Amino acid sequence: MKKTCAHKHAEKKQELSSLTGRLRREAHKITSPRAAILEILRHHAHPLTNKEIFAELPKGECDLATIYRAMQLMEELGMVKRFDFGDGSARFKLVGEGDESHHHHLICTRCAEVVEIGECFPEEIERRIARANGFTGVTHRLEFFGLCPGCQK
Amino acid sequence: MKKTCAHKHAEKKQELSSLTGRLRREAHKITSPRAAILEILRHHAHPLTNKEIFAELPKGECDLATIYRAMQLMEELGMVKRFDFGDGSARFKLVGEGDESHHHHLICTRCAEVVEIGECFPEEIERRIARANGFTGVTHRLEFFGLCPGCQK
DNA sequence: AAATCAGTTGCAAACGATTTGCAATTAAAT
DNA sequence: ATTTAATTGCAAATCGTTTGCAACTGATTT
Repeated sequence: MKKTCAHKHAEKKQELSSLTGRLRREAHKITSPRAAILEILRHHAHPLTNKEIFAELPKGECDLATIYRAMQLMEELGMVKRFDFGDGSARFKLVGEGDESHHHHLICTRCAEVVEIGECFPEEIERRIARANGFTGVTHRLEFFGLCPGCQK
Repeated sequence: MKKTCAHKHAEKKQELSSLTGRLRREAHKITSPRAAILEILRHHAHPLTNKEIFAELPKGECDLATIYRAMQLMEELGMVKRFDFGDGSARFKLVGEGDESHHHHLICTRCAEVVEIGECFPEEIERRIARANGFTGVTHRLEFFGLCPGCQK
């Protein structure tokens, strides 16, 4: 199931200190559960579900509910980005300090492998659509689904 | 909340007979709950949640579970298309007999108004992405979100 | 029109993801 | 070391959706 797709990413793992700093900055505590969660997120390039995070955490390190609360908080602080692959559970990925990169994913419908798609097309079209319909603050959600090389029989 | 956005649709409401025919064709019964559900879908151009359908149904006409089952069946038969606007509940819309049109939506994040976007861009790009990553049977999900004219304060 | 049978339904219980109330803990400031 | 607001674990509660099952009903047959 789990597969590490070859990425040309610069793999710039964020310093833990930079992460905890962001929490501290907002008058939030750096608790052991949070540190553990950040440690896991730091080591994954692709979005993880709360359950997956929970599974990687040492035995009784932290409650599932705590993870849900942590992800919610960190999402508000802009530390993680939430993804919806349409399979019923949210996934989260760390967001770099200045890294506001907007990109999409190619997800294998069988093994759930995730490939990041660098580009983001709609950009210009999005503006046109917004204007044409009088909408403001328009954003979009775009994900691709298919069978990865390994899952094709 | 509910808003009827001016559409230039040809409003080709499908004949009930054509719909029930599709069910019958597959050895399925035209029950009163199903007829009622189809009647409601026939009158809505935009995807509805099962709860919304349930709400429009006369008092005790049909159980919520029955609607879930009906939508699941009709989705398999290709009679309805399922949409995921990311708000936690699925939405369904009737699909015309030959109508395989693939399109997207612009959804107001405040009042949930839905505007259909005729075009579908990624088409070509999708092929490129699939090839570039060795994926097959690639499809995509694209929805736009923003504030509709009426909800902008 | 009555009999027949597979497809359906209502209802309640089951589910999986996510949230929340609350008393007990704990990180961080004093 | 003290104080206090933030946080946690745990269990119960929500929500959308699914499912088991006995009773029911179209559609077909006789």
